[in-house]
Order: sequence, then C-alpha cells, then structure tokens
Amino acid sequence: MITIKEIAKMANVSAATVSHVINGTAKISPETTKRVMDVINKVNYKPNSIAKSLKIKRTNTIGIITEDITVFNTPEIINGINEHAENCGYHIILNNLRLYKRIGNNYKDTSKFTDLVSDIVGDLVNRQVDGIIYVGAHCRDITGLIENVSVPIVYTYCYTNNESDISIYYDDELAAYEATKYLIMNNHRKIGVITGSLSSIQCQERLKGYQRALFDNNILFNPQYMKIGNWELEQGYLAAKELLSLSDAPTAIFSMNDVMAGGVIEAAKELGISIPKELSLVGFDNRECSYSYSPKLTTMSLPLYEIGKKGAEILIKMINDKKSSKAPHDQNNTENKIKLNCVLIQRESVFENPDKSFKIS
Amino acid sequence: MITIKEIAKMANVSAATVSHVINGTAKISPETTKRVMDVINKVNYKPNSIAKSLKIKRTNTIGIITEDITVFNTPEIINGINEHAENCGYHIILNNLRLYKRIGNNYKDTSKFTDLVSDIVGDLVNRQVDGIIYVGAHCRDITGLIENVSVPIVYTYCYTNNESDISIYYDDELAAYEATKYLIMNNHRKIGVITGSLSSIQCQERLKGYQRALFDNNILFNPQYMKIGNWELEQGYLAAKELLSLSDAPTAIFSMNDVMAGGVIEAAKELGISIPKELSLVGFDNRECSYSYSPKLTTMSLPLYEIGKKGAEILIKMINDKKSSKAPHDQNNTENKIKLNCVLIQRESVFENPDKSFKIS
DNA sequence: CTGAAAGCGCTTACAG
DNA sequence: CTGAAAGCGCTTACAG
Repeated sequence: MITIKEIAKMANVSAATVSHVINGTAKISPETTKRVMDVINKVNYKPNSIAKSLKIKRTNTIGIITEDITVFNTPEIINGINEHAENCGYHIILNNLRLYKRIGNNYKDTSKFTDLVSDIVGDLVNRQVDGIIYVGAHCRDITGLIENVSVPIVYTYCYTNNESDISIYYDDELAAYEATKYLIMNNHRKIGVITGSLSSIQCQERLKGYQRALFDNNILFNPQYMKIGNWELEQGYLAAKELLSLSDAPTAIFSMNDVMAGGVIEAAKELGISIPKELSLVGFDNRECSYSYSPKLTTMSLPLYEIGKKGAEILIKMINDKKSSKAPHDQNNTENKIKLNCVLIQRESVFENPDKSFKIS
Repeated sequence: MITIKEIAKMANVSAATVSHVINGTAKISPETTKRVMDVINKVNYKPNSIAKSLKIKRTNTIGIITEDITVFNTPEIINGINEHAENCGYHIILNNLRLYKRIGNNYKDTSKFTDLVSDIVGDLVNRQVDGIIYVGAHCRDITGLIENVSVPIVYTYCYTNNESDISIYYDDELAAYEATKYLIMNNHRKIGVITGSLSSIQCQERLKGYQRALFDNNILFNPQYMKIGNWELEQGYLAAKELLSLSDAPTAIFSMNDVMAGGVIEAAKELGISIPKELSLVGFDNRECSYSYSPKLTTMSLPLYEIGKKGAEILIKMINDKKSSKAPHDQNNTENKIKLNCVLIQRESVFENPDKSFKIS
C-alpha cells in the first residue's frame, strides 16, 4: 500500500503539499501541482480513507439498519437512500436485523430486539458513522427501540411518538381516499371495501380514507359493503364472494392490499363476472403480483424510493447542521413526522361504470 | 468522544494496559483488570474502530457490490452474506449500482458500466475493505468487468471465464432435470415445456436438463411439446393454449419461469382444464407470485440465501488465508466455479397421473 | 507558495 | 504484570 509520504518523496515535496494538492486546501503553484499529480497518476495512488477519517473525525458514511431486507418495501427504500447518499459522497454500512428469521411475527413487540438493536447502534457509532437511518419492515410505532444515540438518526417506514424524532412514512388515509375517489370518478357509487386486520393502524387509516371519499361525494356508507379481511388471498376470495352475491352487489371493490385483490379476481372468475367490465377493482401496495394478475391490477403504489431519498436528504442535512453547529433539526419549525403520498398506478382493472344515473358532474 | 487515554487516566494505568484488558493481548492482574473494566462500564466506553483499523490494517469489513438491489434475487443473497459475515464479526459496506435505472436492459453489455464499477471498487479498496462480493442481477458471464483488485473478491449470481476467479451460482441444468423428473415420478410421460428466450444460457441449460430427464426415463422427446416463450406471462398463455389444443395434449407442463406459469394457469382456466387434476404444472424461480396463484404453484426455488452464505464463507476464508499468507485459494485444488442446487417447492399444481399404463416401477 | 511538526485514537514490540 | 514510546496514514494550524 502506497502512502502520501512516498508520493511526497517521489515528487520532491512534503506530505503536506501532497495533501493540499489532493484536497485543494492551499494554493500550490501550478508546477508543483503538476509534478505531484503526475506521480499520483503514475502510481495510481489513492489516499487511505481510514487514516483520513481518523484525522478529520468524519467518515462520510451513514449506517442503515434494516429490520428485514427480504421484506418487499426495503430494497426500494435502500435504493432511494443509496442514490442520494452517493450523490453527496456518502457511503453506506448496512446492518440487517433479519427480524423475520429471528423473531418471526413478533416484530410488533420491540422489546424482543431492543438489545440487538442497541448493540448494532453502538457498533455503528464506534465505526464512526455520521448518522443512521432505520428502515422498518412494517409501518408501526417503535418508540423506545433506540435511545441516547450520539449521532443523528432518521426513521423510515415506521415512527416514534417522540416529537423530536424524525420519521418518514406514507399517508395511508390519503392513499385510500384517492383510491376510492378514483372509483367514484369512474362513476361507481356502490363501492365495496375489503379491509386488512382491523387491529392494524394501516387498516384503520385506510378505512377512514375510504369513508371520507364516500362522504365528500355524498355517498352513504353501506356497512354491507365492508368486509373484514386479514391481508391474505383466501379472505379476499371469501369476502368477494359475499359482496358479489349481495342482492344489490357493488360495481367496484377497493381491496386494502394486492394479495386479497388476487382473491377477488379469482372469485369474480368463478362467478363469471368480468373484471373490469362488470366489476372494477383497485388494490394497494403495487406488489410484484399485482402486475402478474389478469387483468393487471390498478393499485396504489407506495412511495418507497421517495421515502429512502427523503430520509437520506434529511439525515445528511442534519449531519451538516451538526457539523456547522447550527440549531438541531427538531428546533426548526419543520414538521418531524413526514408523510409522503402514494400514487395510483392505472392498469387494467377499472372501467367506467356505464350507468349514467350516477354520473357526477 | 471518550478515548483510551482518558480511561487509562481514570483507572490509573497506561493506555497499553487498557488496550490489553480489552483485547486480552497480555496477562493483566485481576485487580487492575477489574479497575479498568469498572471505569469502562461506568462511562460506557467503546473503542474507536477507525483508529484500531488504521493501526492493525484490517477493518473487518467486506464490500458488497450489487448490480441492482431491487431485483428479486438480491435481497436474499445479501441476507445470506450478512448472516455469515455477522457471525464472523464482519461488517458490510453496500454499494448498489442501480443498473436498471442507469442502463436499463443493457446489463449484458458490461462495457457500459466498467468505469462505474472500477470507481466503486477503487473506493472500496481505499476504505480498506478486507474483501469484496459482487452480486449479479442476472446470472451471466461478466468477464473483464473487474480487474487487478488488491483484495480477494468473489462473484455471486454471475461468473467469469477466468479460472482463478471464484464464482457461485446455481445449477440450471440439474434444476430443470429435477423438475422434469418430478413430473415423471408423478406418472407423467407427455410433458410439455415452455422455454424462455432461446438465446439465454439459462434457457439452454434448462432445456438440456429437461431432455436429459426424458432420456434417462426412456421418454422420447416430442418437438411438438416444446414451445418457445420469452419469460413473459402472455407467451406462457399462448404457448399453453397451443399445447393444450394438441390432439395428443400433454398431461403436464414445465414452465421455465413462474411468470409464464401464470399464463398457463390462465389458459387452463379458460379451457376448463383443471390444474392439477387434469394438468400438472411446475414453474421455476419461486417468485412471490408463485405463491399467489391459484392453485399455488409447485416450483423450483433458487438457492439465493445459500449463494450469499457460501460467498461469505469463501471470501472470509480467503481473507484469513491471505492474512496468514497461505497459498491463495485458486492454487488449492478446489473448484472455483461453484454451482449450488435448486430445491423443489411442492405446492398444489402437480397431481399424480392416474393413467396406469405409464406407471414406472 | 511550501514544509516541519503535532496529533487523530488506537496497538504492539520491547524493556523492566 | 505494566508502561513508555513508536507508529498506522493522513490533515492542519503555524511559521517562514
């Protein structure tokens, strides 16, 4: 490994001078600059960033802690973080908790892995990361999981109830509102909904959005049109069967995830009901399967890339603010819980209802 | 940030002694050990790993270069690397090329991103990673992409034609053989195959496996039973329609990926042919969608986790061999191209053919 | 415009 | 069993 001293000797200058030409931290005459650059290029010298980091107390590295990288949302969030970080010259140290393998579906009980997380955070801090981004596997409250960290941290796809913590996730209520409104704009007024597990916040928020869209358009909420699911395909199938056998069956269904929408498609096929001609369907999540269904599913896409990107932006800003000892982020008047918007992906499962009597002007 | 010197002062010993009790590198009396540990615990001191790395010239970090983390195979490979690396005390620096965003479907032309990769490799080396794992987005030949690296490197989900390079991927031929054999064991003898793009190596290998299974069981290859697809659902649908309308239609189909198998399911539904009772179907890849289909698809699962794990094992072994200046890996008599086996995931799409006349003893 | 020197926070022969 | 000292490869006031 070739060092700055050796370059200095070869170029007949001091190590300080070499450092200055590399970093542009002092005015060096064009001649010596050239002499130095020539030997650097000749021997293909690259400064040792570990040594540099030790001196400047900054690694230009951010730590990412993912709860489980195999969950569908995570790679795209990492992609977003990665792109912005790279543009700012930051590297990424990845720590994957492998939560599913370790504690299965107990992920809601954060106490089961606080020790693990606190070890990892400690480790990251020892390795001098400039900041940390935590990526949840499920959007939920993880208050208390991480405490007393000496570097800036931002939470993505999860949140805490601590006001000064920065959390970035997406707006379930609004997304459900948009999905329902899209069906209404397509002249549907009898709109069924198949929910996820009622105990989940996602489900509650999406239900609110669904009802608000109905309300805003003067459509009475018909409890018969609401079926309780559990996010699984089978429940979507069963719920659709019930909805479609109602005497006054809905002409459209909003399924709170794509997987259950797969069950709706199956049920409709069995009943000989054509999607989208006789039944319109909107899913949620824009999972891989939504594109494989036939018809291809119209669904709400989660702003995963954007969540990652925004997280990286804010974190890097916090790092820079800290460096220049500005006021910490939570004392600015900015809102610390950031909800990004989902976007509707129009594919093949929605059709304008031909019944003109419902037409909205 | 608290340093080893401060700990030394507080415990009334030298920094050397503190270092020794932390690392167990010398016999220290129980009394001083306790005194030192007490202050370490009291102030929650954690040594600065950057400083340590600079001194010992080892970071216990491996660099992962992924071609695209959003491709389905990659997260699971990272998971495998991660688990083994963590067990060995190694950290991971992640570099994601975002190949799809950058060059779209030109990924086969590695010359389009050699400069990018060589920058990243250089960067990783400056950051003193102990080794590098490259994770392909598609299993293909990437000879020449990376050259002259001073740290050990292993390739996963791709390979080079350079004998000394270590590559870990999976055995397409054998997997197709197993899939076809499974159908034969279920008493099928008229087995259709829907291929991917014929130009792809995967497809050629899988075709070989299919034919070898037929041959080994004395079944004549019937060209009518082979339909050329392109990995997309629509082609699977069309191919299945043709196969199923043959006068002597196959009783089973091997689809070279899960997506086309989705098309087969659709075609069968349209024709009123029941899967698996009247038609057995095996897919390939074990993608998310294969579990959402109805019936749930029996398919070959790629050993992604295992590829990652094996990659990490070999890389860390190379790092240790290098440290103790043993012979480099490629001079051992071990094989440097490692093909792991796929495993059959039995779900609901295969049924034993009731026609006893075919029964294999 | 350039260089000598100190120092970032550790580890490790070496001496005692 | 313990400590003084050198050094890993950089950067950065400071002096000239």
